[in-house]
Amino acid sequence: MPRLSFADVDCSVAQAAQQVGDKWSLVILRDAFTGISRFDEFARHLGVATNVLASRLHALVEAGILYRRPVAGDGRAVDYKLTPKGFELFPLIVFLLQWGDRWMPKPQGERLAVVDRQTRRPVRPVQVLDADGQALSARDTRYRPGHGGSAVMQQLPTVAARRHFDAD
Amino acid sequence: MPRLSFADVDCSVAQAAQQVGDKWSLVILRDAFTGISRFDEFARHLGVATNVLASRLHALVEAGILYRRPVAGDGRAVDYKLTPKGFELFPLIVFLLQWGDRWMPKPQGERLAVVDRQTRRPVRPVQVLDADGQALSARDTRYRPGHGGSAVMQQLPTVAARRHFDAD
DNA sequence: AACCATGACTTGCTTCAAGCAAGTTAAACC
DNA sequence: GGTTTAACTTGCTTGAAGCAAGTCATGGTT
Repeated sequence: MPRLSFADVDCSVAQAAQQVGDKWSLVILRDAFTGISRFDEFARHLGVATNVLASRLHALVEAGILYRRPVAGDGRAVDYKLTPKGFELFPLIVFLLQWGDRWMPKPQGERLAVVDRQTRRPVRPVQVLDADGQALSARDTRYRPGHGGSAVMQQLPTVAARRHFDAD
Repeated sequence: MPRLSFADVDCSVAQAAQQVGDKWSLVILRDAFTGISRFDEFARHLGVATNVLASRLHALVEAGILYRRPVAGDGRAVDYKLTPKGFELFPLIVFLLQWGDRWMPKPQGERLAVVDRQTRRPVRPVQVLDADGQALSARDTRYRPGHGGSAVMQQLPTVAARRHFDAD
């Protein structure tokens, strides 16, 4: 639970960071994508304190990323599963996995690969693509206010004007 | 600075989350991608306390995501710029921007779009693609230990075995 | 040369969240 | 009906986030 809330800040990145930008939420989501859905499973697998886990799960439910549902047939058990909003965080988790493998490799090499369920072939690196499907780096893009872009975001320097990436 | 370190945990997602998985780091990176590189610029634009900013910048430099370089010609000024490792976080920032826009839209609509610098066309949504370039959802994939995958990760339930996404 | 301004921080203090251990409650199992 | 299991909560301690103010070297101005 962060002190200063970004909730009213008019920037999508900040708002997204507010909801998923913390260590525990990210690993909870990782586990959710591997099929873990029960309080105890999360607790054991993550080694997180149960009060912290409870507060994180509540926050994720509040944010509409997970939903909480009692398990039919067992009055005690509760499932925490991904909503559509949470489900669409898949690229985020895959990206972190790939980036972590690439830049913080362990001696034994790649630890876990995401593969196509049918073909068993690894997925491509998660990238930013242009309208034609060509990969773009940060150098190849600029930011532009959308329709109704706010004053706050328009204060951002435009990338093209500063050419900061080429200026090293 | 998190209490419990994930640094020795054998999971790329956890290790990546350790380095970029917090609110301030993410918005610092967002600003870095828009060309901001100076301590004061970050401080003013983010509204972050300077001691917190200093500790975050140091952590990002420690992690090899930013590098710190005195500005030639001004003995006071220092630039914090993206290293190659940090530069490759671009898809992460773009994804958060898109996901935030999609799931937490503001009345005035899309706030900031990432466009191809040449064509001015918006980039595609960041997705997970298979080897042929087809988009995959979490349902279409499974995780497989890479060469030398560790015991820890092999404890994860396999997605295929549990069919948790279809079991709702 | 003296003065103020700027840039990049650090220090001290307060508040709140993370983390640990233990306890609670209700349902299930035996 | 006693034990186990599942999902938490409570109390307490430690540490990080946040605010305000101060430091210190450089650079620009008169």
